[in-house]
Amino acid sequence: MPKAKFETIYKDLKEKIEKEEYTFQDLLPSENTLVDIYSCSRNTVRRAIALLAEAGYVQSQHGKGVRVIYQPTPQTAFTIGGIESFHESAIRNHKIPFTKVIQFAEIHTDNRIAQKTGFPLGSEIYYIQRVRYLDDTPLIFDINIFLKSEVPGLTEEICRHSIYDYIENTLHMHIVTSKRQIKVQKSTEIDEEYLDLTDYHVLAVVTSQTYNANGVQFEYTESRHHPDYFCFHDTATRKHI
Amino acid sequence: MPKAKFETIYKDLKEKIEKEEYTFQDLLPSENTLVDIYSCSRNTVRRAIALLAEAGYVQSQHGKGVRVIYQPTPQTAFTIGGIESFHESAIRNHKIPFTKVIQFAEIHTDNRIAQKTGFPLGSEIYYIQRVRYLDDTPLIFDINIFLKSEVPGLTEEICRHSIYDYIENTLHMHIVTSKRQIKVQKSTEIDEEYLDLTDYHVLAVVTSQTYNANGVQFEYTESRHHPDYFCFHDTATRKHI
DNA sequence: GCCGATTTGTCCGTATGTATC
DNA sequence: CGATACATACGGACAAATCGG
Repeated sequence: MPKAKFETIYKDLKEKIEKEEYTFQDLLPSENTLVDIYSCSRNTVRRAIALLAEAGYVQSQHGKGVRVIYQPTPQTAFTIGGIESFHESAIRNHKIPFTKVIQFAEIHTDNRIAQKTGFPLGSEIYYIQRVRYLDDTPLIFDINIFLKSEVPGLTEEICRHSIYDYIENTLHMHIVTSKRQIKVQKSTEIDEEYLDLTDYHVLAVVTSQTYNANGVQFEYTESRHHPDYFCFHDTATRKHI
Repeated sequence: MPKAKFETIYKDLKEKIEKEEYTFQDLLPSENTLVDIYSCSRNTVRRAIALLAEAGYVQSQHGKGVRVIYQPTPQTAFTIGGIESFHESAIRNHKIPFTKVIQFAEIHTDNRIAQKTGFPLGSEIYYIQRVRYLDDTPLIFDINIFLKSEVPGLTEEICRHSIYDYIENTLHMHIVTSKRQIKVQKSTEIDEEYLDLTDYHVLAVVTSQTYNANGVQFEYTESRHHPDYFCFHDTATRKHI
């Protein structure tokens, strides 16, 4: 729910672009015109435009205007991008998600896990393994490690549904920053057991470290994706600094 | 070269964080203190902080301060992220780049290419295939397609070095936005011929569509990465809109 | 639990610079 | 050249979160 004015304007313009009210290669109304439309200051309009640019919807051109560079994508594969839970992605892609919990353990970090996750040695953690299905096809083998001190009260039942939903709506913790890495790795026995990899023997592996609003890293996750259904997308802007 | 004040402040703070003058989990000086340090307005400080947050260096906390969440990474693999040319990445990773041009052709888009690239049917294009080496190891098979109208005068010689360098420093074109997609694909014969894939039969494929300052898509690129040396990283921030 | 100081978040109005047409 | 458009920067106001006394 946007309450800030600039978020409302962002959302409104974004919808207009998606509905092709402003279409590809059009110029948006000038900033001063938008000031009149939304009765706000130019700064506020500019914040909204900055968000649109970051999301790859528009591009500002000095002296000319703000050009729309959004083109509707042919919703095919299951795409990821941004910080999004599996459930959220599934809904956005119009698919039915299902989660099977393979392991749910409460343990302490040993040397290997501390190294890998960046959590202090000996921290209390939840160690979770899950298989994610979309329309009955196993897509992802997920390994989630949560700091128990930051995410208390996690249960196997919650893991069957959405952990992010629990974190945000029950614990009221704000997820802010996520650092991600994408690699290609050879499959392990456990990958082969749960994902139907056929003649592939590799996976796309997304590891992420997520920080909450207190700047504490509370999560380390390794998402091991079936190569056929892995599609990551993002929009980058060139910084001249 | 930063000339804008907020870019200078950004760069300065970034360097201080990288040199661990401000270290992980520290709070930066308050915005009002930074206003005094850099003798500028609070808005300007806040823009610099916004850039740092976007780059995953800091995270603001309402009522508390701005927390440093940067941790030095062990420069191991060849990492990509942001909009960066192969040459720039190589230098950042302290490696020696080498490029072999396999094909350099001036053709028109046919149906298949028009579909794939998003260029109009019949456009004049440069079609380029290159193999990228790092310290004598072939890492990437690159297919670049450039709109001739936007990138005139491209030669095989330029392709052996840096096309981006030519675009930005000779043509003075500004690269702004890039939309990327990462997938895993089975290798083709030509991949096997030029990359030493051993027992892998897949690659990490990064396709990107790049727009210049006029909002015109001038490039379509398919970078086919050897799985062992592929590492993509980024920092995402959760939007609550 | 309240209050006040500090800190970040949002928003406004204005001035000036610079690119495009 | 002037009009229009975006870019940068300043200063001020108030809101909201945090923390210490």
